[in-house]
Amino acid sequence: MSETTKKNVYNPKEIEERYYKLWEERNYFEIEGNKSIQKPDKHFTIMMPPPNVTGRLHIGHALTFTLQDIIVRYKRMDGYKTLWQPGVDHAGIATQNVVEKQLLAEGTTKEELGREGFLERAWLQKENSQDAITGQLRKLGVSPAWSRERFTMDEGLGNAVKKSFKQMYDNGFIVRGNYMINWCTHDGALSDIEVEHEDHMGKMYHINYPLADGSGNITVATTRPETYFGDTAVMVHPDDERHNALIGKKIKLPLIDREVEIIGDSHVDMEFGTGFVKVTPAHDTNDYEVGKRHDLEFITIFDDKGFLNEHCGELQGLERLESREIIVAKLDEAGFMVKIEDHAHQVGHCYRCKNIVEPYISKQWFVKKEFAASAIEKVNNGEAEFFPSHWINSYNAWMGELRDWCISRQLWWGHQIPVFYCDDCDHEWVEEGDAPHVCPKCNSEKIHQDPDVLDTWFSSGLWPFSTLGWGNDEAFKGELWNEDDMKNFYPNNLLVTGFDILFFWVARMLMMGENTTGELPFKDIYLHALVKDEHGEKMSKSKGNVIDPLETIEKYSTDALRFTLAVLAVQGRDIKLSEDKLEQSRNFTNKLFNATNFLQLNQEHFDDLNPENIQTPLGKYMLSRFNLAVKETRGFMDVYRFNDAATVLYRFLWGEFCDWGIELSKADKASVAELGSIFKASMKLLHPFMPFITENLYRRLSEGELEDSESIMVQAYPEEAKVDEDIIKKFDLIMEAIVSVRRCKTLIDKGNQKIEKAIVLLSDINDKWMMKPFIEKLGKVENITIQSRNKITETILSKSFISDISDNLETYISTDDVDMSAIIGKLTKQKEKLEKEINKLNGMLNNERFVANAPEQVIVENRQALADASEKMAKVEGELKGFA
RNA sequence: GAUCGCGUAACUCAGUGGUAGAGUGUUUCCUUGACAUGGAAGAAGUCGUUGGUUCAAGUCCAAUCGUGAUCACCA
Repeated sequence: MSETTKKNVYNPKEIEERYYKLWEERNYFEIEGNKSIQKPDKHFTIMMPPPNVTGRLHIGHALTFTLQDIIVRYKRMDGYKTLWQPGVDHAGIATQNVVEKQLLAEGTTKEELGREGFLERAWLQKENSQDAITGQLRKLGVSPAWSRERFTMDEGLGNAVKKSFKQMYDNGFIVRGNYMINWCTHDGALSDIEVEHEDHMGKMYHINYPLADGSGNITVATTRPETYFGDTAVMVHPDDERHNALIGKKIKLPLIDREVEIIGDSHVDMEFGTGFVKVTPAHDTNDYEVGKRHDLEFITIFDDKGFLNEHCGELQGLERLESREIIVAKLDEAGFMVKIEDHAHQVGHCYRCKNIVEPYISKQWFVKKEFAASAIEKVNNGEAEFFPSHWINSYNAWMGELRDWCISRQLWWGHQIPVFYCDDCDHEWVEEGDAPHVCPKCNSEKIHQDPDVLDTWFSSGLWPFSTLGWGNDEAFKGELWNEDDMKNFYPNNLLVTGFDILFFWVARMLMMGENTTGELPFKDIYLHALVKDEHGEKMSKSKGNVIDPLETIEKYSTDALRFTLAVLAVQGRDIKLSEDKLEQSRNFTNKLFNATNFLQLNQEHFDDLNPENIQTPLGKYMLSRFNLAVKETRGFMDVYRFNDAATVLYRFLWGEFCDWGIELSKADKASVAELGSIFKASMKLLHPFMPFITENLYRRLSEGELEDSESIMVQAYPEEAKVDEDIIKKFDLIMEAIVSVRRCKTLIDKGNQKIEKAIVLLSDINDKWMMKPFIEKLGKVENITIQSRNKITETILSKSFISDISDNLETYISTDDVDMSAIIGKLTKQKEKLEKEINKLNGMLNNERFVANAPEQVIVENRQALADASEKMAKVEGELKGFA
């Protein structure tokens, strides 16, 4: 039989698309989607981290959106007016790079298209990518309020950016100035965290600088010889007795003969290198500080594209990275190169294009680090809480060492900085409304806007409230947001995202939210780990270990993928995703599917759960187990322990409901109707994790199709209810008896067969008439005798019985009626075989010549084999003795 | 260098001071009327190491070893 035509196998494909479409059409995802079960004044807000409009979803997105959807569906079913805000991010550098590559492939460039033409292409990319991404999100079964979908560059959010920029500018938190910044010759200015430092095996070049008075040479060591054109000093440690006498003297830079002074500065590490350090204030962060301290000249030696300039003599016009070899060769030729050693160090790369980043002096816009102060304080006062809690350490460490945040970017794609300059009177002002035509100070029409755009994270930082209408003016009001959104949905309740963007995004939202609205933007911050492959390796295209969420859905179903991600989402631990785990979840869906099949063998439809209608002992038992599962699931959900909640559901549904509930119901048909109701309620409990199959099975067990009934997703989430400890105790005993009987039967090789009689001894036999049929049915015994412990012992001892003794009871099976000869025969045969084996091995190992000549490994193996055989022998003999 | 994780069964991992747990794998058995993507019964653990706190430690504290991540660095 082929895969697809197999009987009794759950087929998710036909329902997923159909259900999703219905849910969305009925507006279930919207803030009033659960209106019929909404409780007064209960709101729940969570912002979707907007995916970049650069491409497709990866497995990390699947994780983060699955976890968010689980919480959102839970809260929605629990009666909260729920807003899960969707949207996408314009992702300045990343998107611009994608579009540039497209243009390159078409044989053109952004310069040829011009700014406006280029932006048209970028908008096209945005449209295509947004369609792809939201389509993929729908396949994941997630339930954000699609009608409110935003884009970080839509008109309303653009207004919010201008408004908050002005606010920050007016408050002195945004300034413009010449700073030493991180410069990518491809992407322009970067903030500190957009630079990735990577280990690099480079060289340490020792270069002679001749003293200007001709009295000799000093030797400096550098990893970047090409920067010597920008040297404006050489420094030594003032306490360095080897060299400090030279302070105040001058040296002549090789080849270009420019003279610079030897200065003393305690920044120098006397232990390292030669003790002489070349100082290049315009191209090194430390040297920049030294330069300021000593009032040195700042010589910039290459332009913003990285080409050497007039300060570099005959090397002018070369690209900075290409120039190194040439300079080294020339210095060597002229006799200035002393030696070149291998040297491991760290080199900064652009996080988007991997280009080597340069420290570079440039005039840019900055957010002052003081902007973070109140957000640091409030988070530490407990006004926001991290899950797992240890992330507050990283937050504090980073926020505490914050430097001014460079927010201007030399890009075209993004929010253009709302600052205008007057070409006539040099007036500079921020415009939060429409673009002005004249200078407000001198009325000149010769004005221009700053050509740069803002760092993407500036607008993302406003996301928790700009999407609620803050600063939007009238744009999309009543359409994408409502008047009272800020009141109802701000601060947000929860943020879920990967720990890798704690600094990029979370920290920025906290400081921008705090300063802009006076409140932290959210209460709980759940940071999940990254999805790795089954060996714990990071996924990457080059390694070929990427797991594609859509392929996975195709193979295992959306529910299986979601459940797998949830069950692996342990706080603070990487998620190692593997086919094995996905298979396990798929098997789980199949188990649920077949449980439904079983229930429907008995009756077609079942009532929704009403505890008062649960009357049979088994029904009451399963209800109590269900109530326990409700309590645990809710408890774990409330502290974002997705793995624990998922495990509880798995254990309850498979280990308790199917393995025991269904099996026991075969001995009590009257309980099946009750189990059906409990199963339907369990589908509600599981729904946030596996939305599709739960809807499907719930539907099958109820009257009517989804097309003409209310979805499971807007029904009340099961509430905690009383657990009947007494009935649990009774069934624990029943199950213990069944296991004991089965164990006993295994001893006589009748594990799977029905036997005539067995005796179970208990201390309390009050409920024996209730217990009897269950034990008989599941233990496969025609007639179970349940007796009080003290009475029967003597009778049993007088006959031949085998026994099993467990914590609370004893089971006896007579061997009189059983043909023991077969078992004894089997065991005897086994015994003989083992005897032969042991004799053979003993013979070999006692043979001196064997021990002396055989390879060590063979001897070890034989010894082990002997030990194993002896152990088995002891067991077999023990069993035979029992039958004697 | 600083900070933060992690170390528990063969593997992947839960474990919230109170008798060591799950899934997978493994051994034996079972096509038993929901399910072989299944069922039954088992075997399997010096909880990294050493100290300490406690009536009680896998759990709390200290040290140490191994391992990973993040941040910061020396030209």
